[in-house]
Amino acid sequence: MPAPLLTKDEMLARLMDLFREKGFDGASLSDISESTGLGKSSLYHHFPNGKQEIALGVLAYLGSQLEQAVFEPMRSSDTPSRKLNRMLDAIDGFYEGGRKACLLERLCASVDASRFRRALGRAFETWIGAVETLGVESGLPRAVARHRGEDLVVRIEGALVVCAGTGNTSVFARTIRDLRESVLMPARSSRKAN
Amino acid sequence: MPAPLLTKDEMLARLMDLFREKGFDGASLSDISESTGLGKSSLYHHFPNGKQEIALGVLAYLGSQLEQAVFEPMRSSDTPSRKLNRMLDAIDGFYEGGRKACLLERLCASVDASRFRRALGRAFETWIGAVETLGVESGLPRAVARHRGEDLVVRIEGALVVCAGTGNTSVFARTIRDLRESVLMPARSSRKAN
DNA sequence: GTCTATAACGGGATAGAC
DNA sequence: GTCTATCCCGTTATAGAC
Repeated sequence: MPAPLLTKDEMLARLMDLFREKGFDGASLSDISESTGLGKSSLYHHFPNGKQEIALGVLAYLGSQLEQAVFEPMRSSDTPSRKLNRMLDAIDGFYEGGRKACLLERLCASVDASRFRRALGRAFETWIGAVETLGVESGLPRAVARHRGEDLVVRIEGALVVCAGTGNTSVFARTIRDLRESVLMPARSSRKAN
Repeated sequence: MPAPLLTKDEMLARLMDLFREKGFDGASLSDISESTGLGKSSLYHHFPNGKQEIALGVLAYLGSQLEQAVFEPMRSSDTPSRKLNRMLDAIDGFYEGGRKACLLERLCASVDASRFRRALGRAFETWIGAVETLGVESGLPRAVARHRGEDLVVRIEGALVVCAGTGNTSVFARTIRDLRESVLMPARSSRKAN
């Protein structure tokens, strides 16, 4: 077995870039072939179920990357506030300040996202759950922490959409800045918990 | 000129539904033909530049619909707070509580959104601007009002993405509820204006 | 204005040699 | 495991009759 030109992880990294840039439907097998340097038949050797399996592989790769770059650091003994800032730094870097799209969002928007629904649901849930845990650690009631997690993901995804639509990345930058202050802010005591 | 089966507006309304459901790439000319009841050649009679022109037509139609359903009411003499609530009611209805997608977002995610960039930028700007005006009316500094407008759009778009990805519309409902309270909230006096 | 028919192309996927 | 060659299908778009 001679050393392949690209390791599996290198392949998946390139494919993730491709899908983030062009989306699932927009990335043709020819694009995939070109970006990996593999012929179409070789692709079907690695991914017998074709394009869909490739996307699922990329999604799993994203999961493993996030695990080590984002979720694992969340389990350190650092303060919640510092960990939140580290997560937001990682997010800012991953999306390059709003210039690169979210793989999850691109797959949500594919022709039939139903094929990815299960994996997408799990990915969003993991992300939201990580923030929720952080909130609970910092003393928020679980229900409030949960909402803060949903809100963080909502605002990141929304900022990416707006930046893509307007070409103005300042919205993303400001959203990140706001989140640094608002996510772990103490819950309001008055009114219904929120 | 006998009465056509569908008026232009009825056609565009159906096409908007189609694009919102399937996206630009996912909606084939066959889909378009079926949803309008027109043969492909007839479509090219109405839209000589094909699918792209159809999408631009739908985008313009969306603009006119929003103008009368959302932006025009914003110019009434009602209180800003009531007008905000009316806008959010309209948004909630338009997206059916998070179950239907945003046309703008679907077009942003199309294979090359560059063809729609100009129209999309204008659409987002109009929406943000309407909220900004509302904020100024209610006494917020313009810069803050601007940010509130961006934030409203960001959170709506993000909530739609998360709902589509998780199948859980409660996130959308809660986002709407939060926005009712937060968009026109007085600016914090301490720190840099925000 | 709308139709039927078809062109021209690119898509995903496969066969089989090496 | 990778390649070349090919298949089949759906796509956008057009031609020309009515």
